[in-house]
Amino acid sequence: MTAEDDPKMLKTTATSIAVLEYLEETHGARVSEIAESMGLPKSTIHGHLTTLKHKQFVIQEGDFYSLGPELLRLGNKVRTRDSGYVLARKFTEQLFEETGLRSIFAAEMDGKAVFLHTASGNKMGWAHEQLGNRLYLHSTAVGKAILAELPEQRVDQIIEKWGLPAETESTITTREGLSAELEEVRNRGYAVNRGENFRELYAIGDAAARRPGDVIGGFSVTGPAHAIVETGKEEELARQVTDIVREFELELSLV
Amino acid sequence: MTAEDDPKMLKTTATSIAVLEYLEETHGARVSEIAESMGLPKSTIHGHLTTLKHKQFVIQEGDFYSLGPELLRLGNKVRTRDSGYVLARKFTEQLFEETGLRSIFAAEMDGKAVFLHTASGNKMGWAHEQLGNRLYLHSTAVGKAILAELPEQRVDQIIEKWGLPAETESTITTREGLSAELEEVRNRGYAVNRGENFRELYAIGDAAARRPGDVIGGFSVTGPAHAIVETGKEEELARQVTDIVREFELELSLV
DNA sequence: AGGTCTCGTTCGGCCATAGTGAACTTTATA
DNA sequence: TATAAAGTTCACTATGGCCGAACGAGACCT
Repeated sequence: MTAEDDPKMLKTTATSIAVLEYLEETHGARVSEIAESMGLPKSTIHGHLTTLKHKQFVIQEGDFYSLGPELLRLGNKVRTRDSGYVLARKFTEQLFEETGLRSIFAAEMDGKAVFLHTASGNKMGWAHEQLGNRLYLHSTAVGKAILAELPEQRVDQIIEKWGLPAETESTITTREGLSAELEEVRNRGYAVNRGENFRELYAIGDAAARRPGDVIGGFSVTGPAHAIVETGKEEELARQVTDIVREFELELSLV
Repeated sequence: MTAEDDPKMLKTTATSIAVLEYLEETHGARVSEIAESMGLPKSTIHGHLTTLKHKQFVIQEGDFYSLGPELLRLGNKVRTRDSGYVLARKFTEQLFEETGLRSIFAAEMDGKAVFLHTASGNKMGWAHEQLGNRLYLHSTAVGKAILAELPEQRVDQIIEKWGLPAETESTITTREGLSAELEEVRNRGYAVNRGENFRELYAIGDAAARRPGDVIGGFSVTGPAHAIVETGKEEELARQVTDIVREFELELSLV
């Protein structure tokens, strides 16, 4: 989408990936369409698709191409790398069953929160669609919970890398504001996101560590503002979230 | 692994993918190790990693590289492409809860069965690890169930592409044998795998269609031989599987 | 501290090869 | 059957990926 002309990038690989990303956006496409959209000759695109098809990164049905199963296989390894990630699945579902709110488990990767598990009532759609998406740490409940357990130095690195961009008018955008918030999270024992990411969407999150200081990710529940801040609701939800984290950490220590 | 020197393949992209596949096998690695294993200079590998890192196909922690979240995001789109795939998740879990046996939902892609959902009692591991894996259609319960609903012509194409390799001594390896088996599947209403894929592993599967003739995938339950063939057990399990498929198809028609 | 080893990263030249446009084939449409 | 539109193949050329060597950063040892 945005023009990428960083130095030191392998153009061929970058183009192949751009093709994959195009197929993702469009839910599959044909050669000519891709070629036109990307401003490249059909023959070039054809070459990329042939290569990607060989590796099952794309599959071909007639003359229609879409993302292939090898991407699913590799992508899934990301969720399997840490045994804790795998274990987190059932706790995410349990959290949803108890609260009735959209529940997620996210891990910190490269300074962002990556959704590894989601559970929600919606039969269709969005829960699955978020997997692999990256959100900022400073504007989400899980993110702030994770940051609160990271050494200051690490927090600085992350801020230097990603900044503190405002996503709504409630987003924390200053280092001092964030420090104060993280201190509050530590005192309170859990993190709250009050529409800092999406307007009117509130969330409660807590981080989980393999052993003290070794954070592997965090859980959170998300809902419309009124569902979270209703009298007494926040404390009850917070207890449910932190209880799940405790149970998770206990079982994790036994693995 | 096996030497790939097909023509018409973009070497750069192929190498980048080989790096990804190496990182998958080793659960992450460092530059020198990859370079040595692949017989390429460090600088070359470095270039590939830099590019892949940029696109978040890999992430870097210190000087350790592993698969990145963008792979998870793209891979997940494979499970989201068809609304039926998404819907299948909860039925897969329901099937497991009812039978207590490992349950899967697989879709046919490019002549193979791709695991899109799995549910099993094991807290750890394997259920997740199979996602995205491809199995032959002729040696699995879901696969045979799917083949049984495909036009003969299509079956021929698939056999021509992948053959009928023997995976155990029970695998069906002839076109005539397969035709007879598929006919039996159609009469019986479900497919059975009697150690044709892994010795001593039996499975019962049934295919699901969006509308008659338009197969989108299939469900199956798998277990050790004795758990499936025990007196009367096969019929009971088969009923549970086919009931799930009916419910799934009903709900699918409403989407 | 100083020295050595290892590993990651940068750099410039060379030539393999990705990109290109045109020609060719196939499939769909009228 | 003719026409068009799409996919695929092909050979040429200049680009840019590959390589080896040099550089820099840590870790370890004495």
